[in-house]
Amino acid sequence: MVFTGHKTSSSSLTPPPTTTHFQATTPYDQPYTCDDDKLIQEVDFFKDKKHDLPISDNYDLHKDSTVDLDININTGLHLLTGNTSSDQSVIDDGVSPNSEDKQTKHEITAKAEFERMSGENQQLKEVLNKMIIDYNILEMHIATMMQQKGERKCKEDVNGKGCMPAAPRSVMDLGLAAENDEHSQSIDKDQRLNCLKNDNRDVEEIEQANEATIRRARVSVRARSEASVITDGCQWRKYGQKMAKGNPCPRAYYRCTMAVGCPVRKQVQRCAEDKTILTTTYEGNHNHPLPPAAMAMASTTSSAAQMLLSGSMPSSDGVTNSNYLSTTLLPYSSNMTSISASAPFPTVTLDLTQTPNPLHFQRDQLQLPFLNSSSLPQFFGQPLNNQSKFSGLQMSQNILPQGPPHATLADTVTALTADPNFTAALATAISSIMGGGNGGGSIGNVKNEHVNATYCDNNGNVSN
DNA sequence: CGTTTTTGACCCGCGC
DNA sequence: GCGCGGGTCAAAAACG
Repeated sequence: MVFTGHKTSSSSLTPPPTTTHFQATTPYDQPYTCDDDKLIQEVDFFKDKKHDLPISDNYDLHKDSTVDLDININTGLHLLTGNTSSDQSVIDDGVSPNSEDKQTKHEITAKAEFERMSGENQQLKEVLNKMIIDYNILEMHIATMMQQKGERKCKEDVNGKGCMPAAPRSVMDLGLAAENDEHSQSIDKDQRLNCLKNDNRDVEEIEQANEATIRRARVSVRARSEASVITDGCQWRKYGQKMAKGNPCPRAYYRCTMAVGCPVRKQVQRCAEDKTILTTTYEGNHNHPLPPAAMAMASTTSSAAQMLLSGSMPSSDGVTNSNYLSTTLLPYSSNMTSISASAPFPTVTLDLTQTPNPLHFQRDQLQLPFLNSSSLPQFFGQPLNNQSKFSGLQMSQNILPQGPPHATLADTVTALTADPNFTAALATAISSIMGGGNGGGSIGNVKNEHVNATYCDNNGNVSN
C-alpha cells in the first residue's frame, strides 16, 4: 500500500496544530468553575411571570443580607435560608422611616412571596426525589437483569467451556463506566467471582478475548465539517495516513495523547461521495479522566460501543443479539445510526449529517446528561451502507438537533443527548430491553453532578 | 530543542 | 504461497 507522499495532497486531512488548540480551550489541569456557574445560570426553574420579576438565578442569600424581595428572587435551592423579612425592614427603614403601614404591607408581601417560593421549592424537591427514586429503580432493574444473565450463563456453561462473563462484562470494562458506575462495577465483580468458582482459567482466557474485542469495538461518527478534523475535546497525535481503497481522500490515523498509554485511536476520512462529510471512527476507551469538552463525545461513543458489544459479544450466534437490540429499539429507529457486522470489528455509526430541523437549542442552555453504562443510551439504526447485516431502525428525525454552523462535534453530541425526545427514546428503549415496559423511569446519571434539569424541546422551549 | 507531522517500510489478516 | 489492503512503526522533516 502506498501513502500519499505529498504534503499538498494530504493537507486536506492535516489538522491544524490541534494540541495547542485543545490546550488553550480546555486546559486539562484547570478547574472548570465557569461551567459550574453556567450550570447554575441555566436553571430557570420558575421565572415569576405573575409579578414579572427578574430572576437572580445565581444569588446567594448567605452572602448578601440586603435582599429586596420585590426585585430579586432567588431561584436556587437556598430559598429557605435567608432572613428576608428582617433584611427587608432594614432596607425600608432607611428609605421611608415614617411609614409603618407601608413597611408592614411590605413585610406581609415579602412573607407571602417567601411562602410561595418555599412551596415551589418543596415541589421541586419532591420532583427531584421522584426522579432519584425512579433512577434507583431503573438501576436496580438493570443490576438484577445483569445478575440473572450472569448466573444463567454460568449454569449453561458449567458443563461446557466454563463461565462466560457475558455482555455485562464488556459493559463494565469501559473506562468511562469504570469511572462513573461503582454500583455496576460491584455487580460485575460479584458476577465474575461466581464465574471464577466454576472455571478460573477459562474465564481468564475468555476475558482476554473479550477485552481484545472491546478494544476493537468502534464507533463511527459522520458529521459535516469543512475542517480537516473535528474538535472533539481530546488531544490527538497523527501517526499515519494512507489512501484507502475506493476513496480518493486519504485516511488519517490519530491516537490520543492526553495520557501516556491511552489506547484510544481514531481514523478520520472524508466521504468519497460527499466531501463535506467527515467520518471519524473511534476505537478503544480512554484510560484517563476527560475534560468536559471531551466528555460528551467520549461518553457517547463509549456508550454506543458498550451496547454494541453487549449485543454482539462472541455468543453462539453473535448476530441474534444485535438483532434483538435492533428490534427492541425499532419504534425509535432512524437512519442516523447503523451497525456494521461485516466490518473487521463491530462498528456502530452515528450519522450527524442529516439534520432536517433548524437549530433549536441554545448552546449555553445545555448541559450534557452524561451518558455512561448506567444510562445505556443506545439506539441503533438503519444501515448507512450495505455492510450492515442489521436493518430496520428508524429514529424519528425530529430528535436530531442541529448544531450551529461552527459547532464542534462535541456540541452536536451534547445537543443530541440533551434533547428530551432523545432521552425519552432512550428511556423507552431501556424499558423495552428490560422487557418490563416499566416506563416512567428517569434517564440520566443522577450521580453525576453535571446533570442539569434544563432541556430544550424542538421549539427551543426550555423545560425542566 | 522538544514536539508533531510526514511518509516509506513493514506487519498482519484475508481471499484466491 | 502470493497479492492486496488495512493498520502501525519509526526515521526524517517540519514546526513553534
